Amino acid sequence: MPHPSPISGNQTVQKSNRDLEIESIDFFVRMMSMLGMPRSVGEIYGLLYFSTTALPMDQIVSRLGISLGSASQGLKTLRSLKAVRTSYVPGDRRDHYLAETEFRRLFSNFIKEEIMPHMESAKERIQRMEDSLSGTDEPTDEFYQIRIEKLKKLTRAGGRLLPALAGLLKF
Amino acid sequence: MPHPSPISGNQTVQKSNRDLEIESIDFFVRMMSMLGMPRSVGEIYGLLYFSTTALPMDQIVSRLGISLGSASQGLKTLRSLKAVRTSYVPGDRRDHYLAETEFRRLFSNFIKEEIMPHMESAKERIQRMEDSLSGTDEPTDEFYQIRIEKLKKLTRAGGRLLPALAGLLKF
DNA sequence: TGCTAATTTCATTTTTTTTTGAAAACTTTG
DNA sequence: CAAAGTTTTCAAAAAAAAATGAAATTAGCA
Repeated sequence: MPHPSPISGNQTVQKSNRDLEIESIDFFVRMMSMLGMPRSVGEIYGLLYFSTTALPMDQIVSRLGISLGSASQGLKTLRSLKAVRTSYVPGDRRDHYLAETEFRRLFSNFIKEEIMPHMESAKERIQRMEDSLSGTDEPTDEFYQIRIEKLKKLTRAGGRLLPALAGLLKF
Repeated sequence: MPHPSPISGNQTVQKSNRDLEIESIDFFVRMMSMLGMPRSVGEIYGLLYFSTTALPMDQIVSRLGISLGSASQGLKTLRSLKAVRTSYVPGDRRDHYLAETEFRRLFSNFIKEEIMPHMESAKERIQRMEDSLSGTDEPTDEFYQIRIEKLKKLTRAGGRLLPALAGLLKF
C-alpha cells in the first residue's frame, strides 16, 4: 500500500529548509558528541528537531543515509533519554518519531541516566580507599586521609549539584 | 608487607598504599573518561593524586606501564588543564609532577578550555540557521523560528551557567 | 492463524581514537 | 661544544567505538 510519504515524494520543503536541516544535524551531532553520544544519535535528533512531521524509521534511514541498524540503535538511545517520542499515525503501522524539545527535561534525564550511576560506583570506590587505609597508621596516613576527604566532597557536591542543574536552566 | 613489588626504583610505598593507588587510578580513569579524556590521562592523574612526592615522567611510565609517548601526551593535556604542575627538585634535571587537587579550579579550567569553545561555534551555527530562514516566508516559518529560538535560549543558558558552575561547587 | 511489514539484534566490517616506540629536538652540564 | 639525559613528536600499530546488513524476532492485520 502507498506510503503517505510527506517528504520524499511531494516536495513542499525546498532548499532553504534543507539548509536548516543540515545546520541542525551539524549542531546536534556536535552537541551530542560533547555528551559522549555517537554521531548517528546526533544526526537523528538533528533531523527530527526541525521536522514538522513525525518521521518513520525508514525515512530517517533514507534521509540521513545511515543503516537500519544505526537508526534502530540510535532511536533506542534517544527513546531511553526521552529525547524522542513516537506518535501514532492512522493507517500506517510504522512508528513515527518526533523530537522532544524541552531541553530542561532532556538534560535532567541525561544526568539521571548517564551520570548518576557513575557517581554511585565512585562512592563505593572511595569507600574501598578508606578500607585499604585503615589498619596501617603511618605518618603519611593523614595525607591520604585528606586526599580521600577531598574526593568525598567532590562526589557529594556532584551528587547534589548535578541533579539540581536542570532546575537552574532558565529557559 | 613483603609483597614482590612490580614497581621499580626506591620503594618506600608498600602494599596498602599501592592498593590506594590502584583505587585512585581506577577512580580517575573513569572520571576522566566521563569527561572524554583518554585512559592514560586518568591513569597519570590518579597516580599523582595519591603520591606524596612529585614524580618524574620516567617514574610515571614505569609505574603505570605506559609508553613515554603516552606519558608525554597525557602530561601535556593535564598541564593544559592545570591539573598538574611541575616542581623543582634540586640536583635532578627531570621535571617532577604534582597533582593539582583544587577540583573547583580544575573544573573551571575544563569548562573554559574544553566546553566554551564549542558554545561559540554553536552560536555561529544558529546564526546560519536564521540566515537560511530569512527570505522565505512560508507558514511553517514560525515553527522553525520557534525551534531556533529554543536553541538560542539553550546556548545562552549554557553560556551563562557553565562558567558559573565551578562557583556553585561548595567544597 | 498465517502472512508480511517493521523493527531489533548482533557478528562482522569500518572508522576513529589511543597508544606505542623510535627518531628528532631540546637542555643541561662536564 | 659535545655528550648524555630528557622530552616531544609523529608515523605506524593496536585498541576501542560505531556502523553495517542480514538473520531473527516481533507485531499488525486479514
